[in-house]
Amino acid sequence: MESIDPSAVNREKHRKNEGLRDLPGDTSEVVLRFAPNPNGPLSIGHSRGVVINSKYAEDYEGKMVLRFDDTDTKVKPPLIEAYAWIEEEYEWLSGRPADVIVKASERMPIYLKFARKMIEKKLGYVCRCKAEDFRKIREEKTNCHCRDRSTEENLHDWERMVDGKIVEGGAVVRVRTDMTLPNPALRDWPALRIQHSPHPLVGDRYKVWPLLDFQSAIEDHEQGVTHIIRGKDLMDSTRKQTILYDNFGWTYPETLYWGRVKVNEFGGFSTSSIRKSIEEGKFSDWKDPRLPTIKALKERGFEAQSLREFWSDIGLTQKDISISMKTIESFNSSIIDSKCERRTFVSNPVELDLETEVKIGGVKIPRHPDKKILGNRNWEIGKSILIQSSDLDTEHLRLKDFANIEISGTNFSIHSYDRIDNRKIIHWIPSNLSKKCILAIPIKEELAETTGFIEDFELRIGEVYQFERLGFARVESIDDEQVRIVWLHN
RNA sequence: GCUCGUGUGGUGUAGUUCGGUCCAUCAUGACGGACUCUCGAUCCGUCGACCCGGGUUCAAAUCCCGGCACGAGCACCA
Repeated sequence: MESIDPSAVNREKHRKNEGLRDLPGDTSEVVLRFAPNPNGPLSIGHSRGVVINSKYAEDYEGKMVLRFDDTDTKVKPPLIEAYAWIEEEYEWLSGRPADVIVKASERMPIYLKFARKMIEKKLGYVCRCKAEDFRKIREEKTNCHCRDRSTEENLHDWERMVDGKIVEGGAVVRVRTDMTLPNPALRDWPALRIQHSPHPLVGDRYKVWPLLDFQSAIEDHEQGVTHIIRGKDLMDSTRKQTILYDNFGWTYPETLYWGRVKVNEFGGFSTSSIRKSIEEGKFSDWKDPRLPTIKALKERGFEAQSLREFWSDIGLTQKDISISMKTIESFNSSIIDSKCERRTFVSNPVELDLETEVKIGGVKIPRHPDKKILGNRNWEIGKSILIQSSDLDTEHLRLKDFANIEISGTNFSIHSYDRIDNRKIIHWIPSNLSKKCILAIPIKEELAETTGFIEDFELRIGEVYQFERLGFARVESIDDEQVRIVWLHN
């Protein structure tokens, strides 16, 4: 300790801080949560929430709650399969399952109990105003007449709401705040509303459902959540919920925010809009490589680790950001490069015949150029080969890992095996080792297809290969006729 | 309109709490080079930023005031 280099201390400020910044407040027993709406599987945007929260939980040896916010049966109704999908995707992204998994729809008795308590204590009231009428009242900072009714009248209406005797839109429970509050969002905000449509998990048992701000607030308290990390669009939620916590005498968790994220390559996708597009047949399913879903990224060959590194690198800032898949791809490349065997794909092929009668044996080409994967691909060369027509701009070429050749017309002859000059090196495949192949490239909402031939050497479905001079792609299917591969990235 | 938040290279990000050590960090990108029998990997180099205007100070990305820009909330969605 005595020999600290002063210049190193001075330079401390210059170095970029690694990892996430410290969590505020008491961090002795951290409980965090990730709370998606199960109206579809997770998308790339959700992965930030999973990664950041689970990383904090790991750093502080805390707990993670995976909570399904499924209290809307109408506008964004739950998708029954999504619960299991999200559990899997959560585990894939964070590398471990959540410590606690809770579905809001299973916890309805708790929410309804607190709602009743709130009315009994005059902390909330049943409001029979129409939504548009209340909007005006909120703007004018006046009180609606529902506000002053007796507790008995309120409880009576509450029972009728719960029993399904009031139609949807006929009443709402509000948290009593102060109608003169400067922030209009906080003025007597709605906590529960009536929805008569059945819930896929609990059926039509409940007629009154809590809204996010109420449900989330109660559940965070029930679970002992210490830190909430949410989008900054939910800043007013924090303020609303703090009022509720004060009313109940609870202490609100520490709250951190992130800004909006836009992924350049994907337009304005929302879970609901994707769901609609799939139903319309615009996409095959949630795994369609053109979609920004975790399922699609996984299917295409992205590693969870690349998302973890990417989001950790971005960290937690309130800035609205535009990110590019290129950055995620570069993280992914560096992770998978050493794990992927090389193969050859020749697009727009031209077949060349060997002129001379030379007897050629097999050629051994490494599975990985840096020997990260040992072994060779053994090629038996027949009398013809395939090269890319775009490489045919000169007669003097070198077939990579094999020989210098001279081309005339559709014939070629071997000039030398050793590399004796600097002629262009191209990739190629012997015709007898080639198989028809379709390369599908997701570009925005299109799926461009290139036809060519693939090196038919120990190909495995689901495996990602690096195609020489091209980039990474994953084998989607293989049959007697052809192979289909899906483009990943450079 | 009201309320809240954010402004550092093309894109992200560090530094802003407690002004100097910042002619501003790192990654990604673009460009160039070396090496390699891939347009991959590796290595080297170059490019490029503190929203604007005042103020305080010996000294401001950092503090103060005033603008401007962008985003979000004000849903019986989450």
